[in-house]
Amino acid sequence: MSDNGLQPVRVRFAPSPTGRTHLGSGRTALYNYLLARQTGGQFILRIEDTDQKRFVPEAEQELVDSLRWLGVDWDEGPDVGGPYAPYRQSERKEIYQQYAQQLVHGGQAYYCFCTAARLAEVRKQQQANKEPLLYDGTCRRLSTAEAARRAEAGEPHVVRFKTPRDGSITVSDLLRGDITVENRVVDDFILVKSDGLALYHLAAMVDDQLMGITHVIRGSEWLSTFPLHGHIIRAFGWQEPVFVHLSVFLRPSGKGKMSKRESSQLLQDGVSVFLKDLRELGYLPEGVVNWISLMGWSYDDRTEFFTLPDLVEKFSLQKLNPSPAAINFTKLDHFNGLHIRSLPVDELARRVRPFLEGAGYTVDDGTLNQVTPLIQTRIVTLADSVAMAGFFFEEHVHPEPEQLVGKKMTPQESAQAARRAYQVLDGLPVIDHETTEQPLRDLAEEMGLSAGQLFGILRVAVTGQSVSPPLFESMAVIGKDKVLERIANVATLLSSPPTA
RNA sequence: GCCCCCAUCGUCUAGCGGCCCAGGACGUGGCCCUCUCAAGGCCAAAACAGGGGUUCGAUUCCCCUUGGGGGCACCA
Repeated sequence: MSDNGLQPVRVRFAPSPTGRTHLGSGRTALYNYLLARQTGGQFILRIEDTDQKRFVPEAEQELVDSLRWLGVDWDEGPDVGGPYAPYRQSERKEIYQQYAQQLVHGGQAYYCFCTAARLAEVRKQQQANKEPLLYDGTCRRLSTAEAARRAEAGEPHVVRFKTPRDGSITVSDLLRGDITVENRVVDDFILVKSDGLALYHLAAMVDDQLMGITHVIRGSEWLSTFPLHGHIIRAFGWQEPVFVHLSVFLRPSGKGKMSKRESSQLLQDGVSVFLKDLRELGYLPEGVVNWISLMGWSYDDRTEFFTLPDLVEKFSLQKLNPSPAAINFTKLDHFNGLHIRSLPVDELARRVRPFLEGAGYTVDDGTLNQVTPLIQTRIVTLADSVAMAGFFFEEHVHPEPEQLVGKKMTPQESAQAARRAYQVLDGLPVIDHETTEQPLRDLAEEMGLSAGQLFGILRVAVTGQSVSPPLFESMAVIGKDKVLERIANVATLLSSPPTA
């Protein structure tokens, strides 16, 4: 197979705007994008909005925003136009009708006048008899003349594909090889609904053909209707694109697919399968891209850190894995941390800023630039910066008195330690790591305390929290005046013990 | 009920007949470093679903069973 690149491909991502943009969509779009960029081909975004009943107005915007956020952009699409416009299927109704007519005239499709009620009845019967649930072929037996007359008379009808009764069809998936299915289990599927709009099966095949798509990379939920698609393409006598069906994502336990309900409940645990949520949770697009790229694809037996440009270079259809993959959010945290640490400090500062501001802090550049390197190895998401470093932007901190008590120390001893530390620091011209650490270590030793005991008290006093960036660097950022003020406060806080 | 797909550590995976008493990563446990928390370094435990074949030789090829997933809509 020479699909790995040399020939420029034309690929597409064709979602339906019926809901939120999911990880699976992100991955499908990503792989398509990677192949297009790698080969110097084109990536097309096509909106499959042929079902007005399930249409969600905001869905397309969320999709576009989410994909762009990931760094995936397209050469042709509803918002950017292109030579094969329109790229919204609802605007291509006539095109599909024309092709449906072609099949009807060629005897490869027929009008069906059966009502939904009758079809439901037939299905019920089949279910009871434990038969395959297929259309019973009533209208297939109509003469073309009669069918035409009834349609002419305005009788509501759909267009069905006339699947061959005998034999079988073999379609080929790049990852799975040939898939052969008996024609008798392939339904006379509806191509055009009674409202005149095409169904996915016809619309997608027509558009892929018209838009010159060379590789169809889509979710494996299409595998079961793949034979039908093969029939449609062959009925038209078209050249078949290469088909690649991606594995599905399973819930973290690996048992089954995630339900809608589970998906929305995830957010309570600080994770989500929706791209937009991940962004708001403080995940980096780099982290998410790296993570999803490796769900169903691999490069070799050791490399796992990839940026988008890396992936453009290294992605390969041949290394795709057809088995289902469980979503592993702890691995997302790992990749996100990796990418946070690999970001230049100023870039990280730029990205952290909105999260700090979103938490209500007024963020000045000077402080932010000093703080960012201190938290870079300590945060997993950008949102973690709030808990880790919010106090830097606070005028006053409010430590819990009991936290100010050093390990294995009494409140009185702790207050005394703070008083002594105050004296030491007050005598220093500047407070930074170099000038501060040794004098305080000496103080600890003099008082018979471990460095950890003394530093722990000071950490809580100065930062207001027991987990913080390194003490001396933090004090340097906060500045001598505020540091002294906060340490002076220790005695006050400890002299009025909390009601025990 | 019918059709299709999938099957290596808990999870993501490498492996395309001998290099594998199976390699990497996440997570987990331990140690080191250390002012907290991280980051970083080192070490450890942890898998070829089961049964038949094919072969001198199967994780790798074939079949069956089992398990998992998808579909059987005037949804995509």
